[in-house]
Amino acid sequence: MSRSTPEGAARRRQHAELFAALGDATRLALVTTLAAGEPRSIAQLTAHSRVTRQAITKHLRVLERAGLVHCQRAGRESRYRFDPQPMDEMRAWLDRVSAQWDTLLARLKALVEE
Amino acid sequence: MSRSTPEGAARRRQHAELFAALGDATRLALVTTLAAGEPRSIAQLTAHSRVTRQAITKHLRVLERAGLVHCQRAGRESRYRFDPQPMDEMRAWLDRVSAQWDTLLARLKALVEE
DNA sequence: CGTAATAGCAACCCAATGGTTGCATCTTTC
DNA sequence: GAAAGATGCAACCATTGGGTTGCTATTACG
Repeated sequence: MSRSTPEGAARRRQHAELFAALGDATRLALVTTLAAGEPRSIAQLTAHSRVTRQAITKHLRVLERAGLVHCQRAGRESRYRFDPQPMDEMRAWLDRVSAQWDTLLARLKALVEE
Repeated sequence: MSRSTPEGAARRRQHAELFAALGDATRLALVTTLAAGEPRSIAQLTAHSRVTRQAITKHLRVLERAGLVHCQRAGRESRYRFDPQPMDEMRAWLDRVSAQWDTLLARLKALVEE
């Protein structure tokens, strides 16, 4: 029953950082943009936004630390591309927790109908 | 190309709030606990944590505003129970974005092999 | 070569957040 | 009815976070 082992806590922190990376409207927009198109430079990503280039840069750094995007310098511009793997991890987590919930409901229902 | 309509922005803010709710290790632990067991009181949830009851209370309020848990007063205690629906929404969002990414890759591959 | 474009760095600001402590309120139970 | 249990509320604190401005460095291009 949620014996919080140290490793478990570390994993949880990792997952939390992942979710937190998507916990901002601007970053969410960046991710959708990058997932829907080819790699884009910071200037390009800033063009469609209402905030400063610096703000976008900070957000991209957060996304990069979470592994959701990767940066590659190309000439005078930094191209950011999407990486789907962390989102797969998130989905796996959501699935695990939902499954827990479902089995719990099933057990309770069985108890009632017994 | 990410024509950010006002409604789209509103939806994005909603989603961001959802993800942000899971963007904290303590809240993540609370959600897993509640999804794995029956409704629990604040005192019970605090018992297995290293932070104060007040901190847990605040976290539960955040989770409630995101719709991830619901509270019901029972006598002198407040019982919180898990609600799986918002997590389904998150999964749907992740699926949509991943699908976008996959179709993009497919299109690019087709272009190369053309 | 000079100029414009792209980006990085640093300092700063303000609001939100996670956390605490202290006290009041309402149930339960003896 | 009084004491113990479980919460709620409010104030407060330190840190983080989103955002900006100003300045510098590198790259592309006429």
